[in-house]
Amino acid sequence: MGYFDRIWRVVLTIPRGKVATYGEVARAAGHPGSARQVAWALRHPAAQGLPWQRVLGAGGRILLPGEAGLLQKTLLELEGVRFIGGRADMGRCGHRPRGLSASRSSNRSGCLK
DNA sequence: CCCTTGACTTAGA
DNA sequence: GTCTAAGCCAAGG
Repeated sequence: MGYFDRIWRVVLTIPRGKVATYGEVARAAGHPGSARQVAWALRHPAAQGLPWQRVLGAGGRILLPGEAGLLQKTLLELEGVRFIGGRADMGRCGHRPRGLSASRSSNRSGCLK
């Protein structure tokens, strides 16, 4: 299994309507502190087909520049991710890979109220 | 082997 | 809220 394979694996576990940060994905993939490599992996040609749009920067910020960033936000909104002041609502839509139990009360896939 | 490049993160000012 | 600096690490030149 390659280095990026783990990252891609984790990204695929992010359910529709939820998002995760680069750091979270890196940690869940077994590469703590390698958030940048997550971005690298997503940018990689072989990453075609996975839900890249569900990976955001810390705090739910979109880091992908230009039109792509706009597209990302649009795709997420269509999935039901709520945005507040340019940031994804991590409180509701933040996916936490690797177990971790927090606020499971309303664990629906979408974040639409 | 050294240097640069990122869709990063955290801590401070 | 913003901005800067340092730490981070694989890939590519």
